[in-house]
Amino acid sequence: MSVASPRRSARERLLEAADELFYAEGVHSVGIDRVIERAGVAKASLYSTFGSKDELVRAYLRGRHESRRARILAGLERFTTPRERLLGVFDVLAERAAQPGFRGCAFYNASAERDPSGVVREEADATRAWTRGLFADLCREAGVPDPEAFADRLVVLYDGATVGARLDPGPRAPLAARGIAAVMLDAVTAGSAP
Amino acid sequence: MSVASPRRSARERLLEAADELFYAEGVHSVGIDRVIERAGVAKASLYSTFGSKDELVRAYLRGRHESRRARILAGLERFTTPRERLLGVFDVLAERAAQPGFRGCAFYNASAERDPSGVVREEADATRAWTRGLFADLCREAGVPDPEAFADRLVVLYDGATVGARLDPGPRAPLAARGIAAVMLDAVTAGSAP
DNA sequence: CCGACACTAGACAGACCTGTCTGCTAACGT
DNA sequence: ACGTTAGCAGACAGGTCTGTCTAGTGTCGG
Repeated sequence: MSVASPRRSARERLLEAADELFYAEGVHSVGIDRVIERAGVAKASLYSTFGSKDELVRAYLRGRHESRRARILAGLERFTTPRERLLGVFDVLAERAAQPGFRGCAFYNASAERDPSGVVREEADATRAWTRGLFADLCREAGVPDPEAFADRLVVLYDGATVGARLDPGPRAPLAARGIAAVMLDAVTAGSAP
Repeated sequence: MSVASPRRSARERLLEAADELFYAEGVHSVGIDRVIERAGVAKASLYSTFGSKDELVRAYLRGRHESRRARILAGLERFTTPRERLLGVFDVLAERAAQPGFRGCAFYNASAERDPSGVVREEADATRAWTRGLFADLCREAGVPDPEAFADRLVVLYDGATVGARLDPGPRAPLAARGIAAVMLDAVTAGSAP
């Protein structure tokens, strides 16, 4: 009946505002005041919901991890062979890097500046462990010998692709990484299944 | 005659202090006051020498570029064959990543946060162009076909190695990158000089 | 009707930020 | 002897930061 349709909770609006601002301008550069202004929320609500800016940052990073996870898993569904699925991780990254507003890895960006509480470090470790595990699983599916070691190399490629797309915008670095991964994959599976 | 030996200039001490603090804690997190305190310099001297914090940041990044350049070129002198020299860039990075206090790429770290003046972007672009040019030269020496394209791939590996060593400390990522580069190099030079 | 709850608006404290300004000291070249 | 240059010490202005606190509003279950 009132003008506004049933408004989302303060928590949701805060998370959305934090996601946009923190990713675009950096966790450190964006103050609480700008987050609550964009969210249309009172400062007291932020502190009663999250307790501190650190915990808001943690929630922001967890949301980034979750949406990244969902995007990658959904993006891989279109591929069928194990080889395509493995290389598809780089295809998904290339698509994302081609979109406007891409600013690289939220976790690395956040951990580039001081992190006294260790919140950023914790969340960055968690998301990196997930990425590495994903690559290791895909390696196993693809029949790569020593999948853990190969996953380490793929993580290097993935990191390089992300940084490259951040500093030289566009999908070139992810596509270069995809090409390297393909050569590596051929080299390592050539003898095992000719 | 006085207690102090002929002291280095305010500029030198400021640059040294800025280098240590900015690299360890981030350009944004470290305030002017801490820089001048560590340098033992008056605030007015900083502003008469550099004009603004932005220009101090620029000088810091240029110093980083110069010392990195010198370190790499000196480190490559021990290698003789073109192949070893190309892969040696990753050896030098691995050595550096193994040292305590390594915190990744000063340029990427600085550009992760807001950069309204564009100073960081300018210096980051310059140093990345140098790196890419170095790789291209080494590719030409090694007789790699299409050295520019191969240099692009090596930059991806180099970026990935740097990020990996930052977030998972130690020389593992640079050594993995070296391994990948070796495989790529073999794949691309196999047909040209068997 | 009433009490619990979620929320808003905004003042405030105390710290820290960049940048400017005033005054002072000392070495050095001419 | 004197002006220039380099530098030191520190107050100050005006802004932003996180986090706390007071006070009021509206809604909903019982």
